Amino acid sequence: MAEEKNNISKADFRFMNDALVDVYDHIMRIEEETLRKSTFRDISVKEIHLIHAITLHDHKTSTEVANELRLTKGTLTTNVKTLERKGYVKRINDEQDHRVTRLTLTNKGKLLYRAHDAFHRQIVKSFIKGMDGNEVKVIKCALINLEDFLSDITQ
Amino acid sequence: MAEEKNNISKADFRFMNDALVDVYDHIMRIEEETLRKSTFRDISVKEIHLIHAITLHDHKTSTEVANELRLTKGTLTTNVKTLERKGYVKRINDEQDHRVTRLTLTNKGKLLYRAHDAFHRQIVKSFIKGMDGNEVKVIKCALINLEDFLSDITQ
DNA sequence: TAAATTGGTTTGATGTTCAAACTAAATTAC
DNA sequence: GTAATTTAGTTTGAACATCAAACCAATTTA
Repeated sequence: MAEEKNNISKADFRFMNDALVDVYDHIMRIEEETLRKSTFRDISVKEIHLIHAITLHDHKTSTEVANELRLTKGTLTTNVKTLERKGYVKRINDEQDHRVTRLTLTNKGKLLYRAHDAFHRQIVKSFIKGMDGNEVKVIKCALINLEDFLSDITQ
Repeated sequence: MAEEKNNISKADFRFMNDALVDVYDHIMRIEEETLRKSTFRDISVKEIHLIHAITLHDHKTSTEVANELRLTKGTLTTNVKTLERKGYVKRINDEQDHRVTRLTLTNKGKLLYRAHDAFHRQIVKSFIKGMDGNEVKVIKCALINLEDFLSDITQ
């Protein structure tokens, strides 16, 4: 009640901090378990994040994807190689520039992408469950605050 | 405006999903960089999470901490060993039960714990920056929603 | 007191990552 | 227009985190 703006009670801090931390761990764990029990049991969470980065339609280059995921090019090469072996990803040789290889998902890869996306949609839906437009706005605002804060640190 | 309860627009989904994902990556990255530039440059993000789990005061057993972090006992043993070598953690032999070792932070470890906690406090503060008590309640509600949803999945 | 359980460590293997050396293609400079 | 430089991606060798399984020692149960 007597909460001051920009000043947060110890209890609120504890709650929000723990929630933010726990939620993330929890999501990762569920992603892992869900994958294990699905048709895609040969895929790890790290691998699905690579599949997500490759996306459905834009044929990004290896370097682009590596930068996005903040992996070295060497690491990306090996990761792509195993996903190619498992049948989720295809390399395409760029016609213009023969040095670059572009990455794309196979049908199996696209299927997995969509399943993963659906799971995330559920998460977001549950996040704002029962809220009206105004309340959703508050959540969005909080996320923008946080993104701004984080960007400021790194500038 | 014409937002229906429990139904989320494609744009809102995109925004929230990306924000949730990006925010987490970003926090990890900043934690890593901050550590690199600090007095604690010999500590990784994973190590700080172990230090956080050991906490300031309760002398948890190795098994307790392992379960909390969902690591095997073997993994915990090796992780604790390096943190002990680096001077952040101490083992204590339990007087009652001579099989158990309890974990505690050295002064250096406590210092790091507090620095890390302060960083998290900043994050939470920025998250609810400029919001009144009511708006904070909305955020808390969203986090509870999410936690419930995730718990339901695993039951 | 013998057998089973529990807490923790050690060991050997696997997976992820990196930095650095490398190859091939494209661009720039002379 | 060739030589030097840069760029895109791969390969290689090492480091680290993790796990499962075997193990040891202390405690509990039968």
